[in-house]
Amino acid sequence: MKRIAIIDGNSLINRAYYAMRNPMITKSGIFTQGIFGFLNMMEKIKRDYEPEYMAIAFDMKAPTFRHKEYDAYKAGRKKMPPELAMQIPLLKDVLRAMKIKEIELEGYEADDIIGTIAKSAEEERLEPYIITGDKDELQLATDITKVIITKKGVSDFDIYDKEAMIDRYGLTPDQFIDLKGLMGDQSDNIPGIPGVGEKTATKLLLQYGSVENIIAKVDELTPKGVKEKVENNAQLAVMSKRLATIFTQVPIEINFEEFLIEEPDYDELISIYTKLEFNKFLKKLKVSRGAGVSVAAAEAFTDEATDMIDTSGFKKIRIQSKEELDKLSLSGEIIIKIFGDYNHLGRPLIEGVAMMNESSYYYCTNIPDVFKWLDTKDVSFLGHELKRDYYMMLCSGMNKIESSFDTAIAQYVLDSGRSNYSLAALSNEYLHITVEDEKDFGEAHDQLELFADNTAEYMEYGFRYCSAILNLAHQQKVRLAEENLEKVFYEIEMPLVLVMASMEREGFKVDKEEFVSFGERLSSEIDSISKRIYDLAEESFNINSPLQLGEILFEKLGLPSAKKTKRGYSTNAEVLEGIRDEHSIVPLILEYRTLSKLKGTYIDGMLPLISSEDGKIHAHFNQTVTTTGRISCTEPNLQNIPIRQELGRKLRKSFIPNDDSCILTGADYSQIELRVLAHMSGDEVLIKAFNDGEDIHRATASNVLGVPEDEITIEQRSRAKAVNFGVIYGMSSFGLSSELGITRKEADEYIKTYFEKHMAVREFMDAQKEFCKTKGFVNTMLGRKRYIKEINASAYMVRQVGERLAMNTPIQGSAADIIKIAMVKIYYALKEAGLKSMLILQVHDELIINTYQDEKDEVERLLVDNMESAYELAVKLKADLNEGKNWYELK
DNA sequence: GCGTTCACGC
DNA sequence: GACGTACGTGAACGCA
Repeated sequence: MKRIAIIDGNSLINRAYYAMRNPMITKSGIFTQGIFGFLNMMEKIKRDYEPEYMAIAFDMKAPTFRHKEYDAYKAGRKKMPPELAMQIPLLKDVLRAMKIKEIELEGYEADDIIGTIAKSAEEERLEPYIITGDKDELQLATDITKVIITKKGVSDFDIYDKEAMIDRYGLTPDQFIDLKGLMGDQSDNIPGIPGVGEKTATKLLLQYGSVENIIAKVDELTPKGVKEKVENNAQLAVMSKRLATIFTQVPIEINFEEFLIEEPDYDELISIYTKLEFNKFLKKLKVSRGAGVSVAAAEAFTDEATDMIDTSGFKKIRIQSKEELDKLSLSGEIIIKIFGDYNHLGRPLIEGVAMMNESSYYYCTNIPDVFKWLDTKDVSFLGHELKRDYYMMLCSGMNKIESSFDTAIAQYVLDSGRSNYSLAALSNEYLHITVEDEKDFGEAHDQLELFADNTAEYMEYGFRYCSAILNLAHQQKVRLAEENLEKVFYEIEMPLVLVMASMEREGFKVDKEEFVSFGERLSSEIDSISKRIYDLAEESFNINSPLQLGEILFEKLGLPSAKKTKRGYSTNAEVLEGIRDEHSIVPLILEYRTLSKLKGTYIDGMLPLISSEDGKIHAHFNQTVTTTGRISCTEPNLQNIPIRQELGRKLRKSFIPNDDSCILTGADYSQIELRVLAHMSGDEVLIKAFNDGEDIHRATASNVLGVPEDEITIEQRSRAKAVNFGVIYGMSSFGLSSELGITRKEADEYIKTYFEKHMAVREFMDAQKEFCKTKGFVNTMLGRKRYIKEINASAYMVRQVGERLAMNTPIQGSAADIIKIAMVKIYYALKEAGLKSMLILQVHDELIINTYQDEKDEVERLLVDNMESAYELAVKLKADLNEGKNWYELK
């Protein structure tokens, strides 16, 4: 018997949507997980049941005959979330490309259509398989028709025919309708008999067979309560049954020829899958290429294939000696991959260097030679995560490093929102090929064969790695141009890669003894505070556990609790400050928190990161982490060393210059984000205040309050400062009121006046939001892009977040652009001037240079000048200079 | 291993 | 009336 799969489209996409745990959203903001899950389910049905025919029925928005009969039908049903609703037209596009017939008819629900088709199919001697998530459709099961109900997840199904129904429920499919007539259905708002649930209904049906018979024999019914209920609501039961009955005579013309499964329109399907970023399905399409792809589609694949650079004819050469190297002539752009351990505690160990150009591939194992040789060549590097390669080159004494293209950085510029920039992921997405992650490859080959020679494997892997980079870069170059990202990429990010590597290589010297002794002082202080806390609590407990601490404070000691978290009482600093005077244990807890943070994160966390080789910390600087364009720093994070509190700030005394011949020079931008705001918004008041060299917070206070500047109080200035911060972050009155400890009304008033005095700022913010809403992204001054999918979310909260991001990102991101430009200029200025002083740290608006005393004047001038001239704004960019024998003194 | 809570920076 | 300042990193806990 030939099979026909009849799918309940709405029901299945609904199930699929909720079954997928994580939302899937394309870069352009299309929600796709419903479609994705649906297609997976459909694939599974095709695989498991091999139907020859397929039809998909959809509900229509219009009311059905059931609504006409019963006004409240399906009233109160939860609406489909808009993120899902907007996927249905896209799903239909996919189905059309697959040439799968979809059916819908005004006035009827999908299950009526399904019932009608199933019945007609049986008459045509086909075997219907109904696929749905809706148990109501079980009534359609017969000896021939199977009903498949999706369970949890996307791949788990239950299958029922008539017999299976009786086994499982003790009721025939027809009686299933009666069941609903009696017990009703909450989700469809079908009443049933009030007070009769599944248990009673089943019992009655087993005894009497049908609603009609139950009503006819109402006098026999026991117990009395049930009898009364049925008596009083007989009509309701009959109507409910009628509502629950699927109508199998829908006036549609059925031509089973149209339901035959055929070859899809591959071109169309490829284009839709690409748009939806369904790489998994794209790959599958490619696999099925041999199995009868249309001519046009075959051409599409050929196009893609020619898009890939054919590396099959490449010469692969292994280089082991200096003589072999000297015979090579290499110039221009070369692809490079250095296999090494990227060690930041000592000298990195390097396994081999893979290089590729237009025609050849080389793998070198004579390590010191190859770097010396490379340093003399006129080449620029194309690679993936070049910072790693550069770090190892710098450690190997190379001096002349020129960048051409980094595929990880390129992807970051194309989409700063993603979290995975591995070559494995990108090759998968762009090239539909698999390239092992370096880490996985290393683990497989280094650990298993610790003493074996695995050069051949590395050489082959290097070839695959370089080929992938070549092909990837080829495609990314086009996209960078299309999306106007070339300036940010080629002028800012690419030159910066070497600067980042250099800062890592240089490192920041620390006074380890001083560090350790500071740690010891903290330890003894922590011990004594702990004891006092335990005394006051009259028991010892884990102070580090918010759970245990909450119990002690708010239950045992009965202190007033302010806020709750998911697990229990909130014990954060804000809450504790609020009850500081309620009990002497509270200030001790706060003190304990401060000290143990310093000890744990900064002392103990940092000690193992000090290199025994040079006594320096070589932190990792990351160029592809933040969504706004900022740099981030790890292992350790030198961008969050304490400064605001004196005790923590003392840590900075342990960060020192390389040696006695050096000092530290630092400079930080003064109010760079507000200056950027002044420039981008063109707000004359802000611009004037900056150009007149005024104290910006005082000026804001004076302006907003209408009070002369010299009469502004400290309180008024600090409020204005908070407002200025708020503006940058996309302020809300709630945020401001809690920041300042004023009421929401007062905060509202303040914001209102602020925007009245700075109308250009308001217009700028509105323009950012509007732009983002239509385009899906915002830009920085230099054209950096950030996609913000939240901007059009249906949930208020999410959308609010989106709007704040749209307001903040252009400001924060432009400031990030500017300091990056400055870093590149400074790096090359130092180099060209032949100075030994080097950039060693960036903290968002601040740069630090390890400065040789005899270069001091030149470095200071060069640092400040390049920072201030990095980019021309409507206001002056101001950088404040500092110097000292340690980081603490840079203030 | 992973999410939560906390705390540090700009 | 909700929700309630951007961007990060890291430690410890406690559940699995």
